[in-house]
Amino acid sequence: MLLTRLADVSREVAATSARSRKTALLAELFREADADDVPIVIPYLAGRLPQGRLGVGWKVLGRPVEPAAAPGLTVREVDALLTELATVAGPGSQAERQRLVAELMGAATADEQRYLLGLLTGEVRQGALDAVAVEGLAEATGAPPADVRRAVMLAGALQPVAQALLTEGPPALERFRLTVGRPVLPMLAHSASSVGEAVAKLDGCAVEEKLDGIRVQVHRDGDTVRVHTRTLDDITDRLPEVTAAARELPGERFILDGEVLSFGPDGRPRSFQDTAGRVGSRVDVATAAEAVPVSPVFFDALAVGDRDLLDLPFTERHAELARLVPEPMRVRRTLVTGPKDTARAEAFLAETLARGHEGVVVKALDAPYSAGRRGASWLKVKPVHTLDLVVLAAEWGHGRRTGRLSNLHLGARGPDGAFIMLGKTFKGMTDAMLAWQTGRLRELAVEEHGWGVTVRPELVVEIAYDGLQRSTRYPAGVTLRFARVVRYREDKRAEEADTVENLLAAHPEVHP
DNA sequence: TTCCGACAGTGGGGTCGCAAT
DNA sequence: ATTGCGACCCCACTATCGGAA
Repeated sequence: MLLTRLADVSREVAATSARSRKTALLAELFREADADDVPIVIPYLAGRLPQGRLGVGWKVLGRPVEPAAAPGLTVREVDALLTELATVAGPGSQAERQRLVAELMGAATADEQRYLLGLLTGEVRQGALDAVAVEGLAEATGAPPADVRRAVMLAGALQPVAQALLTEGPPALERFRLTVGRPVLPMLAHSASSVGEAVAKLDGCAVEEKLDGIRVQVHRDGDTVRVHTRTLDDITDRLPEVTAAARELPGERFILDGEVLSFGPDGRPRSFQDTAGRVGSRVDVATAAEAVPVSPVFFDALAVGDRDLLDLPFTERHAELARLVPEPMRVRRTLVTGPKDTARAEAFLAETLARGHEGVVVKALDAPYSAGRRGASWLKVKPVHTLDLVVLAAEWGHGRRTGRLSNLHLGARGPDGAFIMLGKTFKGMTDAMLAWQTGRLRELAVEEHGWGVTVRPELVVEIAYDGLQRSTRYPAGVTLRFARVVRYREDKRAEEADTVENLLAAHPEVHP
């Protein structure tokens, strides 16, 4: 199959807003693909590369290459070149990557170059990724969409399911069952603004600690233990403590879901930054483990022995978990029967925060494990802080925000009245706010740059954030975690904005 | 007809590892 | 030794479509 065909379809998919039409376009192409092209075409149309990330970013891709006059590249040729690109390493590799990218781009037409650029940067912007590809696959093969979706969750990836379906038809879906040793996409949680709201929605729930670490799925089959992240990367080798802990448990075969984090000598959790740094260390794991030891804390069981627990209610899965995993290696929890029990749930949240944790997750007791979904039956509740900050600059947006000033640079008042930048945010704005702030910030602009504008520090904006963290990037030595816009405060003057001093006082546990 | 669940998009900061300087 | 880049952790929020109620 020719690359130009994919580029055309991608453009058409991007041009239509109807999801049903996107699905139909993908389905049509899936039907056309040869068996040999399927392993390439499927991920491409879902906006990803079969090789994963290739170590090329904007630095390499930014250099313009004269496009070919006529399309001729096949998807298999592209794939072969990208496979080569993925294996380049060692001294001189950057130049070699540059050369390979130039070779590829030089063989592509302008349209194909645009499409390749999207694939290589992971920004195809066609309004269709895995979920729409799954629908398209179902439509192309006549398999029930729900069955295809489930198979993808259990396989942890679209590609093997697509391959089996397109070559063997719907009966092939039978093969994709929960298997110890093969990671499945984890269930995710929605947010709720308060424990009361969460408890009212679920009616009969467990309230569990939300630990601020790295999500892990641990598979044990006899002596073999594998540890996977939320995106199913294998991090077993970085976490010897987790392997050891899994081997200690009184079960030969299981799949557990949990969080890995580090506790300090005082028994309190270390900051997310410390835990993440440890988990990210690959080279000298022994030294890293000595400085920052980690522990797994589990909250769900997906399989025990030969039993697949996914469709059981949480109550029953938890009973299995409790049989297998002793108390300190399980998250703390309390049971709540309904809205009248809210006070107890709130008390549990307060205790959890006092112990230094992030918040709680409220989980419906009757809900199955919805692998790969952001199920409505798990609701996380975290305390939210707010500040009134001053907009110092704004950056031009991309994609659907092109032409709008989007990413705001935020400052607090310093001791001498000057404004000190604390970070940026692009989150929380409606389209109306984007339009309004673009006009208002242009009025306040003192300097235009390629990336955006710097403005007179006059506009006050209320910002919500989850906490402070250390920063080497910003002058106060701290930055806001997950900052988002709540509303503009035109009733406030910049001189009334919050100060760095007050911010630091509000988070005494963070040392800049 | 209205409501709501699921998706895609828009990027944020930190940290690590690697290659280049 | 230091710097720049890319990958991959953590993540919030809005707009939109289309099926459910």
